[in-house]
Amino acid sequence: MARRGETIELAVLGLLHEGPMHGYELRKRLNLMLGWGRVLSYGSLYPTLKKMLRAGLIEESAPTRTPVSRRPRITYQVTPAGTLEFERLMSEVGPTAWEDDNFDIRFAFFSSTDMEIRLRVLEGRRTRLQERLERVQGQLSMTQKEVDRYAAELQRHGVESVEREVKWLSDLINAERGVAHPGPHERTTGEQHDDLPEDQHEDQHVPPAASPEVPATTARLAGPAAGES
Amino acid sequence: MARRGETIELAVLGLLHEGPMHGYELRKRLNLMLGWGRVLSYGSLYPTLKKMLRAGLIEESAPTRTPVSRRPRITYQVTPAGTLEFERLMSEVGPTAWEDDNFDIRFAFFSSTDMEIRLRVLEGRRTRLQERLERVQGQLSMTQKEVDRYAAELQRHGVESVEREVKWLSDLINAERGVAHPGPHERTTGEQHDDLPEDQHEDQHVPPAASPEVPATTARLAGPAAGES
DNA sequence: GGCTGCATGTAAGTCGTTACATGATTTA
DNA sequence: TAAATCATGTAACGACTTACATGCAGCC
Repeated sequence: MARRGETIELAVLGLLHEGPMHGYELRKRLNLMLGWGRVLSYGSLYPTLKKMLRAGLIEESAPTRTPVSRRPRITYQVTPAGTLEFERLMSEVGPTAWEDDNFDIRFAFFSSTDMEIRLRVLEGRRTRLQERLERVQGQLSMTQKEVDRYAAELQRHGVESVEREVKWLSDLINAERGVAHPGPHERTTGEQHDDLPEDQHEDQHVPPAASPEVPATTARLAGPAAGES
Repeated sequence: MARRGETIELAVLGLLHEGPMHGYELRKRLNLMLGWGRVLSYGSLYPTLKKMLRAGLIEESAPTRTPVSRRPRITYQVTPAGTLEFERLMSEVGPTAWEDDNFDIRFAFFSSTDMEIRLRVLEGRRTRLQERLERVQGQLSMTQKEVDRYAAELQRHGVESVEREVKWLSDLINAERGVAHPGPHERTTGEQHDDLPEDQHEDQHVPPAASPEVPATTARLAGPAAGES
């Protein structure tokens, strides 16, 4: 149960919550969303859509009357059952949630869960990465002798990347907790001050600007936990 | 031809060039080598070994007389044909060489090729990553409106990671070219000066120390292109 | 009148993992 | 003597990808 492959399902459900979409568009959005490496193929997406249709998680919506009648395309939307399933998947806090392949898509839809879940997933992933680091560094110190220059450089770069990822997660965790920064200033919550008078037309998503001492990620995602539906 | 799956084959051939090994050990070394995410399973390794044995790329070596007779374990070593195949694979400069899954293992054995190949692979990979960046950033600027905070942060982090990777590759390319640094000093090749009188017992691998202005990667891998067999 | 982009699908194949099965050897 | 680690394998399955097949629509 729930090994992988629910990844696509989750992604589809999440994307369809932003409005009805057809397969082709879904694929484009998906590739953009987690396009780092993998590019989802039609041979993978369409069967999944069929499966989800049969399972009653999604349904065909009225044949979207775009101005001119384009080629008949099948537009899908989520059913109540689909919404339920989405929420169930997003509430998972076990290892599946922070596995390499699952984490990204989960994170992308983080706005749909509450802070508690988010924290657990973020911390779970961080712990996982730290375990990896320790394991590799442990073995590294043992065999450190006869390593090739390039192999060593690859190793070093790998460690550095994971360390950076851990840092990123830590910043996110702090941001979730509302910890602006651990500095002396004691800024508990983000009150927006009106320098940087950027456009504030409809900013559901744009977090309030923060002072420059605050770590970048915190500055971007902090604020009074807005974003819940 | 040569899609993937030659990845394991290449890795095995490369590792066995450091001396005979049995499956179990091979797996450990492999997991350590490219253990960032994937952990190679036995169900994958052993059949590959059998296949390579049948293909004549490797052969069982004399049952390694370790002091006490352990459980009978099959130790493999490369055949001349295997060496040839290894060299052929390492000489590939096409896309297969810089694909996500292949690049790492290729890089780990870079010492076995000459600079020309290394440069082509490094540049190929860099170009590939830059294409990805451009594509994503292009699409990003188009749809930049209605993006969720978390989705946006994921995007940002992804871009940053890839940019960092590109930087890493650029440093490596410069190091290959013998470019110490683009500064005013005009240090063409690395002559080692005798401050830092560390142990120099058998340093096939340890590059000479360089001045602190030199980018880290360059400092680590530069030097008079030693390492070829 | 052909090419490119939109749009949907299917069949076959690849690559690898999980889970299972087995057994020796060292260590607590 | 039980557990962990070493060591080798196989069968079944999973999750994709590739390659193929089809067809409309707009542009040059």
